[in-house]
Amino acid sequence: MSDRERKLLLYEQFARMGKALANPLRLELIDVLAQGERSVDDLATSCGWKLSNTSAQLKVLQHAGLLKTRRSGVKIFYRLADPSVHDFVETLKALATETLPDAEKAARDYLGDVSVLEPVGRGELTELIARGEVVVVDVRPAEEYAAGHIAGALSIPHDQVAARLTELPKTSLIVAYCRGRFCVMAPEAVRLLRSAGFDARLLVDGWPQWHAEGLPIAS
Amino acid sequence: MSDRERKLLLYEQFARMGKALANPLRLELIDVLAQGERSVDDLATSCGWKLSNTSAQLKVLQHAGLLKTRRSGVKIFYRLADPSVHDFVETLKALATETLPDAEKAARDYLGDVSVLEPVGRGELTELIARGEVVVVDVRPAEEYAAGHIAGALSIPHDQVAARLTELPKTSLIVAYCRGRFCVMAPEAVRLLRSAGFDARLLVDGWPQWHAEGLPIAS
DNA sequence: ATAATCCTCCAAATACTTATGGAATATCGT
DNA sequence: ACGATATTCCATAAGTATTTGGAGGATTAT
Repeated sequence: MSDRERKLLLYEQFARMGKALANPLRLELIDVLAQGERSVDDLATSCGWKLSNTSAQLKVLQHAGLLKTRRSGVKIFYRLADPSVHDFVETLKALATETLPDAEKAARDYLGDVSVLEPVGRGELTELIARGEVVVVDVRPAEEYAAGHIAGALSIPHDQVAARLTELPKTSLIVAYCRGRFCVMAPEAVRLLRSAGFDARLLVDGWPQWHAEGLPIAS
Repeated sequence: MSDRERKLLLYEQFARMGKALANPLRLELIDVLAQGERSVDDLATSCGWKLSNTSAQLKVLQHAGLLKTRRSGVKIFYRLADPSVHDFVETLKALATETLPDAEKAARDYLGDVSVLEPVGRGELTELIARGEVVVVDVRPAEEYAAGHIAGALSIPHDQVAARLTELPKTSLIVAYCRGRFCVMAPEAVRLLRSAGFDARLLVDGWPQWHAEGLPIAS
């Protein structure tokens, strides 16, 4: 085999990794799996896609080395092969919003203006927690909270925030978090809380980054 | 428009970035452009692809926001929109070789065992240059050397190394570099020099990383 | 064994991507 | 304006990806 053929083979392998990331469902699956392992129909339901398609796309990601599986009885749980997979996809999303005006616009249309929600850094939140000056709210679905969350956080899934306002204090700062920078759950929750008269702010990024930095967690 | 539709639109934009990286020619073009700007048929010749296809793939990268162009007379020069594009593609290639056994094998088949070539770090090379204890050789094509190279490096394109051995000292250490971690030019040159009795080593990574770190350069 | 549950595989329809040669377009120097 | 050079656009053919419904496999509980 010639050098030129070997070079093409290598670049075809690199392109396989690009192909794995070239589909919206697959990127969404990675985002959900960054919250913790999930079974196939759980993922299909959570993302709103047909089971057979979800299974097929999970296989694509698995064959690209990005996911691993574990069988437990009749269910198969998929998880990220490594935390670096999530980091890489975050970089992809950040690069897309920086270089593609259409992506930047789609992010703005979906998330709204996040800067007015006064995002709190992870260091700042750690201090606020230490001083007992904050109530932290995890607005992700209950399964994701159960799989792991910020130590001391309260679970109020985003679709229940409006109905459970009485559980939250009007006198203290509330910080809400969700899946990450491109997740709409916490921004929506903060807006709702603010319009109901609470002092609410957003956590910068979400659970995966908090977890990756080795900050205090619970499950 | 519903939240769900907006979410899909956003993830479709993210997937566009993945699609841009889902083709071997496009990844190779990014590697070459990381060495400096190039015209279209220069790129087509250098990568060994048809002009019309090269032009089409450059357009795909441009529409993904990864490349910019500059017209100079009758020629159009493409360049990376930002150095972060190269960093990102390096991360993609590293992730592929770490997670995909086929990619790891393809890299080994193409590059051989690089660790026996005693790769020199950038800090170490800077010191060796300061002490005048090294001859640095740039084995990339002449155009890439002309567009920018490590300060003081000699240009000996990889296909001329065998014919120009007399220009190199047997008494001093020689360090060769090329396009980067997955480029075969410098490893091949170092092997050739070693088998001819020279004391040769490889530079870790290549020109783009040296340049990105703000180390001494010339052009 | 049998049924229930969960997941994967398969076939088929549709849509998209890649690569090619050749025609069209843009710029420059005369 | 004209020819030379460099690039893009277009039509087309072949290949690949996406999505679906339903059949087929594993595993568990009865």
